[in-house]
Amino acid sequence: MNKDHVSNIREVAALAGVSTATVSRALQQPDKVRAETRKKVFDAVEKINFSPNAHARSFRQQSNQTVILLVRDIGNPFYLEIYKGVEEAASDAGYKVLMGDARNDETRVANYIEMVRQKQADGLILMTGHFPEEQAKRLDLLPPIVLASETVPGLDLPTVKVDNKTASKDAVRYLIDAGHRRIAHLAGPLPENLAADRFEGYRQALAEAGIDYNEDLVTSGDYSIEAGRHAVLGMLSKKSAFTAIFASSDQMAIGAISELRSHGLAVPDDVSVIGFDDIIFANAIEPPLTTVRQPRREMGRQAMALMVERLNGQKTNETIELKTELVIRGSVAPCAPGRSQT
Amino acid sequence: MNKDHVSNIREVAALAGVSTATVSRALQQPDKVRAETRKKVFDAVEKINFSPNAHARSFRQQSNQTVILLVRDIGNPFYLEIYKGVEEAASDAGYKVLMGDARNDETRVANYIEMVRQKQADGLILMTGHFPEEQAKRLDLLPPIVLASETVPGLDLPTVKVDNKTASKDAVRYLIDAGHRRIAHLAGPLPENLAADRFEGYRQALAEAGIDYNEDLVTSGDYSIEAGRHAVLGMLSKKSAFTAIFASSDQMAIGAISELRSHGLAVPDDVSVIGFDDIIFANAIEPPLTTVRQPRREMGRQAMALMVERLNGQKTNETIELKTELVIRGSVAPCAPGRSQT
DNA sequence: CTGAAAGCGCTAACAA
DNA sequence: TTGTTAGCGCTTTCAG
Repeated sequence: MNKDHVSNIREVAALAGVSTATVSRALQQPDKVRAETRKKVFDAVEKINFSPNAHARSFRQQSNQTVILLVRDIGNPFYLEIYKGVEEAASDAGYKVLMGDARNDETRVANYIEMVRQKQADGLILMTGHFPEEQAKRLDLLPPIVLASETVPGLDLPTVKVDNKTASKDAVRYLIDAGHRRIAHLAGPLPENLAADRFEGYRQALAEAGIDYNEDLVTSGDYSIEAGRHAVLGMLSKKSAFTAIFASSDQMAIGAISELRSHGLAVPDDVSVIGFDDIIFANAIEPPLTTVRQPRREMGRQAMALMVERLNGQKTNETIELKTELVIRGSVAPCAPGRSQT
Repeated sequence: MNKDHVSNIREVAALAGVSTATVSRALQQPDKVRAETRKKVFDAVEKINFSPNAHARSFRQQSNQTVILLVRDIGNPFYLEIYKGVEEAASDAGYKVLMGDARNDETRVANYIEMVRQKQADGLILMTGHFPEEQAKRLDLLPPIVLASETVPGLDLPTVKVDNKTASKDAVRYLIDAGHRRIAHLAGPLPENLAADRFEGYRQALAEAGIDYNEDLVTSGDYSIEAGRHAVLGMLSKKSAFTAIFASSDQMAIGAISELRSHGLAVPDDVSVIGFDDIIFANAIEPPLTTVRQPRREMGRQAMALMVERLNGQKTNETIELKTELVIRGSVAPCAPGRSQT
């Protein structure tokens, strides 16, 4: 046997003394073949170490049973649990999952869309806040797309998300109830929908409590640790006074805490902090982070479930809204009335 | 135009008044076609919104320009930077990267190998400590495989790694130099090579300092935060005395610190801790973690570089060894001689 | 239950 | 420079 030689279905057929059609059937729908014949085929397969060529298969079926999970930034552990959920549901439905990294870069998103357009994958689960406008116009030419966590203006697609505005409002109200009035917000990349919703929740909570909105206390960032650091540094150097921070990602919260600390400010004694997501590190740091938990595994599972519906030809444009939960840990302390330190 | 209709190369050819071969050429090697012809083709492509069918293409070429990065546990942020490095190099070489999660599960590894065997991907970058024995015997039937970070006994393949034994020895010696004698080790999943090398470094450092090895101070885990917690809990409940911990992953170190803290033990005042990897959180927690930095981005890039060589038919079995660096931060404190607390 | 044969869309010889 | 043509390996009718 030639070293570079790869066996194909014809060799199996020849060896088993049957037709290629029978080999194919024996492999794909074993019950459609007589037991005896099946055995002959399996023996031949075994003997020459045959495994069907996936390219040919995909080509023939015009499907490779693969779905792409495109995330904003693969460096954010937030997505890992999502991936696991997607992968579980996908695996159950006979699909594989490929994870792509948009790196906060619109042209990279466009590249992935193009991949999907060329049918490199059967579907796309999108977790970026972007979608190239040009391609958005011809959605009908694209394979199924499902949105998870994020939404895109003007893109009417099946979606799994949480009620960001309410979650955010509840978190800020918790801070207010603890006596805080000067509450900073580390927002996501405005004006994206996701960031805007959380920002809106923040503003509403303030408004309802009769607290004036102060734009110096809001910084937009890309959800990374670095963005959290940078936001705090900015506020500190502008001497903006605040006693609490509501961050729209745990990573930003963690970056913020780290930066505060390096300026001699303690959490929660000097500044209280609330994050968003409840990534695994949130509960492992000091102080354990009070944060808005998103049901990420479930979000992934549901997104893939919607995808499977789409893949099976159903055309619902359902939006599933999952519950969040404010997880109280140790990063928020009461604020004495009248206190005002940076 | 039918809604479900997908255009193909023949329609483009017809519209442009050329042959399908010319269309293919115009798209793949534009300079092999006269400018005028090219324009006709592009116009036609534009008009019917044609994009070549990737399945057909892969089938014809028996390649889909995709490489799988199979990791032990996608939940560990360690792999994210690796992915980025791989992705960069892959992108330069015209490849895409798919990330798979072995979930510490050998049968899942086997499934991925089977995918690769069926040529779902052109190559596999393996970051698990496992390789199914059966499939290891027929390596010649598999597409190119490159090992990164981890090695597998009996698998002689191109590899990118660090010198784990030395790195580990240096870290432990740093602890010894700080006065520690009762040093615990949170090992990886023994007896895997990676875990064993780091364990061996730990033992050697102890031996050279004349410190007796105490097996109660060694716990094997899967590199996760949970494993770190669990290891500390185990030692504490067995009343094993130790003043320092050398963990073989930052996640385990972070889990350990968290668990220590919940038992009223402070880091580094009561227990010093060193991690391994230098994930992004290592520098964001309190205290900032002293750890062995692995050049992860570079590791990913080099792994993909080796992969490209393989893909291009070169058959080197090179092992590249990258440098680590002990990053001194705040999680190690001197240990007074004679002190002995848990 | 099995075989013959067509053909998925594209690319690469080869010929012109 | 362009066209003709022959498949790549598999699945799936359709006959038998």
